[in-house]
Amino acid sequence: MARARRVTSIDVAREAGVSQATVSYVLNNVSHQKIAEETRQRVFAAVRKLGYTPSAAARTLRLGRSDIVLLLIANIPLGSTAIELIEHLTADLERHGLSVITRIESGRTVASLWKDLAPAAVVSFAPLARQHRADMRAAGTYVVNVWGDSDGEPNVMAQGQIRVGRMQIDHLVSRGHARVGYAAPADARVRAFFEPRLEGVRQGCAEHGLTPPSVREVALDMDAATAAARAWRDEDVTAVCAFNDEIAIALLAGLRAAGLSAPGDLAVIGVDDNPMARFAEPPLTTIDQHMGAVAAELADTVLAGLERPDARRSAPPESTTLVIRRSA
Amino acid sequence: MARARRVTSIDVAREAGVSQATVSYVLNNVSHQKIAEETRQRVFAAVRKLGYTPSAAARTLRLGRSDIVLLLIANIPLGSTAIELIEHLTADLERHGLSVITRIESGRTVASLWKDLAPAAVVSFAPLARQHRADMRAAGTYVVNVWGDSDGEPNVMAQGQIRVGRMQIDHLVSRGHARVGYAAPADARVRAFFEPRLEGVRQGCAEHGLTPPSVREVALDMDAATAAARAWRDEDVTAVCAFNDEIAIALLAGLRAAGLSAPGDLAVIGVDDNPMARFAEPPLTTIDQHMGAVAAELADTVLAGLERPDARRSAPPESTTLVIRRSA
DNA sequence: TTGTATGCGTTATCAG
DNA sequence: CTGATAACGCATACAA
Repeated sequence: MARARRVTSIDVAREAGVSQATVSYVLNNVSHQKIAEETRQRVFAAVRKLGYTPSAAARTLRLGRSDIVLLLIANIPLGSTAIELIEHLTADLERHGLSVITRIESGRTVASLWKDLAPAAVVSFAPLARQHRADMRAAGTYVVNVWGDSDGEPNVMAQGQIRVGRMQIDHLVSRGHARVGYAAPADARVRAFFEPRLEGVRQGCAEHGLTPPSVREVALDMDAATAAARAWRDEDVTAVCAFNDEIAIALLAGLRAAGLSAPGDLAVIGVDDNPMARFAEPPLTTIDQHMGAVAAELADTVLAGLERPDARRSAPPESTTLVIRRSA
Repeated sequence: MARARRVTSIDVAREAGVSQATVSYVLNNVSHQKIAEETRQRVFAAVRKLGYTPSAAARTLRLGRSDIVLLLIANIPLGSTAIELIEHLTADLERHGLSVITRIESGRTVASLWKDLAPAAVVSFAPLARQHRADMRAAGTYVVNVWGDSDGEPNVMAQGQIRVGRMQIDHLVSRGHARVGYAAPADARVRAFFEPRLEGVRQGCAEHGLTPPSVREVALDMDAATAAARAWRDEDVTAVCAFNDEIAIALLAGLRAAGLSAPGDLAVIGVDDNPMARFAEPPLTTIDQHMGAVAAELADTVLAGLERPDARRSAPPESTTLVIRRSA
């Protein structure tokens, strides 16, 4: 039993009683070709009737470019926040005929994957060698960098992350704190988010007339967390902005181990509203980012970069909320 | 300045002084064509010199099938464990010329993505409609189901997860517990792991002559966790196997809220060795799964399914460890 | 406004 | 081993 032959545009043409070229014109509504409305409808009807789906491989071969958006993600845990972002981004771009595909990266093999897929765009939440970026761009791929900005390349998400840091410090100041610390991640792979968040805290300190935050790296182990808690305490820091909820939770555990408590001895505020945040001792105050809005902004960047006419140009909606629990 | 033309197999043939067909034979080492070793080397040299990469689009168009393995993932948070699994699987299959690509799914658009990519195999950690599976298989895609098994389709990872449940109960029994509970996830999306783990606990109970576990769903909120803790306590359960560390941590918080403590009033054991586990109060005893081994097994399944000659057939190494802390 | 013809880069077949 | 040639399915310049 022969495997069912694929439905091609030729089949559609035959069914609609037009030429294959016409089918192509209609389906890609080519601007410099006027097609009679009645013909268009016949083509669409035939497409539906036969269940025609264009062959991506053939399109790619012909155009030298696929309709894929390659999402590169560093090999870090993806919390519900990150998953939500990816999900929204996927849905948003899908709506514009782009297929989002994700690659969890260690780093080396991206180049070959890129060549294989010939994606329309690459959105990178992972370090991407300058040379690779250059190659991709030279070949016409639109590259969006959401990693760091040390390499002379702006991080498109930096603004939002700066706002997150601002919200943390603003809340602490509103609670009367004047000397704050910043709990930085030990994992360099999250630099892309760490740097702008810290920058936001710094800006906030400057604006409120406070001395800059005392930055300490807090590794995810009990000893490190305890030591950090004591050190901040010793320099009269009364509140700490943590890079994220995991570090905040570690710090709370460190406080307990040091015989201190939050928010009395040291107030702690996180970022993400991790599902575990409410179970911390005490329950963790944190910043929640609404990924729908963040994703919409990112999707827009991509569409604009691909020069799609349908990129929105509206101001992004507010995308972060303060979740007050007990730790700050 | 014209965009650099692509290097094709014809270029390689010219460079190596052979015919294009020969290049194809060499590169795909076709069995029914004997090629002189010296010729082969010339071809490889030319490939390297010109930096030739076959066009995946053309290959796919011709063969009707790409070298891509599509990894479907449900839209649940991916902890470090899951990320590690994906990373290892990617690396393992890459070594065999297969490109792993991930799609975070809400569910509907898989079909079109599948048609677009024409993947060699689909590995699904997400629900996949029976009809879709059938379509894919009919078209020659090898489908691996790692989701549930309610649909008459075995879950290839079930055995390993059963072992995980066994380890939980074995540890509790070794600590003298005789009446145990099971903390089930409220999120149905993790059924694929939940069911076999619970099954493992049940088997263990049967084998040790205990009554089956008292199963309760524990949602990730304080009230639910507190209520569950009290309920188990009331039925003289002395220890609980939690589906994963998140639920275990929630339960520990619930115990505290109910004025109880672990392991005295109720011992708790989780699964995953989540980074937060050591910061729980008390630090959480849990089962750590070594994803390198799990991934290797999965990669093997895929290779065997694709009838690659290079699929290993060795027994998988031990892939789980008990991490004893204080909660059980 | 529609149809014809060509090429994108492979793989595969077949006669030498 | 080579050389020639036919698909694979689509988009597009050009002819009608």
